[in-house]
Amino acid sequence: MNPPPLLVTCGLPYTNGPCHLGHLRTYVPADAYVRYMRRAGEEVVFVCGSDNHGTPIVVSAEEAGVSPRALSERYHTHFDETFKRMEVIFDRFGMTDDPATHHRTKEIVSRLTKNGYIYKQIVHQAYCTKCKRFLPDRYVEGVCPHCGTPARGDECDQGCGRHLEPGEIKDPVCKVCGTKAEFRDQEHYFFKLSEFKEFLLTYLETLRGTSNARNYAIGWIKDELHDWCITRTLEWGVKFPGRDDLVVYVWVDAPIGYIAFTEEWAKKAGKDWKRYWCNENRVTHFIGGDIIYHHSIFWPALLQAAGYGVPHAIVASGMVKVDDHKFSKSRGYVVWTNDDYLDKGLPADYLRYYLLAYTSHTKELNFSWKVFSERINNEVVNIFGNFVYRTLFFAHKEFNGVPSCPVDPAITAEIEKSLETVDGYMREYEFKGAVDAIMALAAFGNTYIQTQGPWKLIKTDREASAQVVRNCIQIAHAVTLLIQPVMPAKAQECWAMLGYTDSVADHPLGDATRPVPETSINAPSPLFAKMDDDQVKELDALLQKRVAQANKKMETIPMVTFEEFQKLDIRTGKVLSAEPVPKSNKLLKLQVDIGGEIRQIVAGMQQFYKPEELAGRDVVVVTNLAPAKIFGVESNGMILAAGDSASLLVPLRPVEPGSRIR
RNA sequence: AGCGAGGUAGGGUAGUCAGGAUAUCCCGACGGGCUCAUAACCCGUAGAUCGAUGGUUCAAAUCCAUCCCUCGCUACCA
Repeated sequence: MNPPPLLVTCGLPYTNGPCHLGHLRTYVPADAYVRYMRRAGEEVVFVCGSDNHGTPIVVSAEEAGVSPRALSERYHTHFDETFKRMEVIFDRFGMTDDPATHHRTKEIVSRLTKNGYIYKQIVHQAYCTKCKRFLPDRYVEGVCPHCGTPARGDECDQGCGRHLEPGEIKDPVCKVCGTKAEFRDQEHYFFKLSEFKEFLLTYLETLRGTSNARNYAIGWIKDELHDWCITRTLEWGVKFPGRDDLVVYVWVDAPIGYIAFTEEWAKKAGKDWKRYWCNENRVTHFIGGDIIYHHSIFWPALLQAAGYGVPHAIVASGMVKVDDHKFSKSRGYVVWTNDDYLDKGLPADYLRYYLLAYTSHTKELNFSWKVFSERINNEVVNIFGNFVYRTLFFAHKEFNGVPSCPVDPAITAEIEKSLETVDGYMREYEFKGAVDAIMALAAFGNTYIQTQGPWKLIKTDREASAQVVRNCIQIAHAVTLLIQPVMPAKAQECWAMLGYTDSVADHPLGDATRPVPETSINAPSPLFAKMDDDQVKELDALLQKRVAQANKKMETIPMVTFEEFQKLDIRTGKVLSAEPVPKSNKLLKLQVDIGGEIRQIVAGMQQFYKPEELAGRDVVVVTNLAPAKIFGVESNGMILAAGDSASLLVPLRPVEPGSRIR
């Protein structure tokens, strides 16, 4: 029996911002993989779509003054067009807000309910009376119920790292307006994820793809697995079946989008989508390393619970850094696909090559214009481009085409060896290894033509010279076929220069060893343009300018009104005692007299002051700062200090503790 | 804090599971040769306390222990 067909998906871009280099780190390798597997004879379907739901989109849409749907459509079109410009070609690029995803999500959730994996529970959910809405996930901040450190709505991000279910967080505050939120009882639905521990452990052992996806998930599951609340109180999203007031959590309908997009494609193509998703399958998810949890834990459990087939492979890419800085839109360390790259007239193929050849797929990629241009010029232009050009130039000049003689078996063997090497790497998702092997074949060609010197041979032995040229053309032909998944447009150009009139994409990789027909060859033109230093400087300057502007913007703190300033109660205080907070290396616990009242305040100044030198000092304290638990210790105020070394602000002349600062 | 992934010349890597002698290869830098070509290729040079410390061993990048740093989970996110 034939293996099931390959279905490849990419993590869904979220429709609240434009496409950047980080996205491409996942999409370009996925596209190259799909192109390669197709040419290796596999039946492959490649689907993706935009992720439209969730609170961040609602908030962004409000800010932009449009509906969430309109905002989603705007970015959806943007991604669709940008991917096409980058030659990332999906069979279907859908939207999770389209009917197919709504329909499939409801069907799956109903199945989960029917199969007994969903239960109802009342949760106390944070509600902002000012914004008049429930505050999901990242829109609420407060204190972790487990360890007492400040935490976000869905996760104790600074403390114990535990996932928090809605309603668990203590002392919630609305992140949008800063108002103290109140808890309101709300009925929610939970998915029994905890029941899938054993299943997942067995499943993950056989999961294919990159090891980071597997190891990360296994480590997580061995620890503990909580049930997941899969509903949110929101208008925008897929309605939970039978409840008009609840939508499903975006991480439910987003991956279900993969199925829905397959359905949409299948309907149009007259195929059966069930072949791809039910029973044995070869679903391969290309994702960014930041969403491994959802894809290798939550998603397989959900599919299993609903009676679908589970994913065959998860390929998780490493993150992107820019100029050795963490990727950050707000700090300016970002490369926008359109504005910074394509609109500057740079070929998509260069960036595709760079992304695939830079480093192993799972490792961090550090982008810089300098390295980018270096690698393009030295590898793509000088090694590959030059080899093809010098070969065809000479063939045209001296033989007016492909010389008529058989290809040397040693050359065919060398090509076969490359085919095998590349194939091994591609099937292990080692794209760098594959690209290196292709370039090694081009380098072999250069060495071969150099050592044989057909330009010398032709003076004494025309036949021998013809043989060398014949062999070189065969190598160029093989390299072109192999590089096509990486650089589709350039490969096609090169293909035409070799005298072909059809599409290189229609040729199986095995054709690499098939002799090139003895056609005439036109005068070749250089395939690639080098990136010159001025251009590189200009591109780099643009990036540096953006970083500088972002820094400036971050330094600019908005004005406050006098009334807002008046809200702060700043007083002098006298430190009565100080002691280190256990287990912390920076924190001191202080007892401060602020005039008739002793306050406990935690301050991060252990590395600057010894506890005994603080006792008895006059200090300046913000007394009406909201209380917080830091390392499990309650802190009721803030000691004011200046600069990185925490130089304490002190009254110049003696004052009574509790004197108001104005 | 925890859990994952990492740390090998300026950049990128191989080697680590199965310990073995001058630590691999590619790019870059420098010098020379050659020249059909947008130049490649050849020869040579410099550049690495293999994250740190301790241990096991005749022998450690590799095994063990402890620690440090970076990244992810953890605004903005693939």
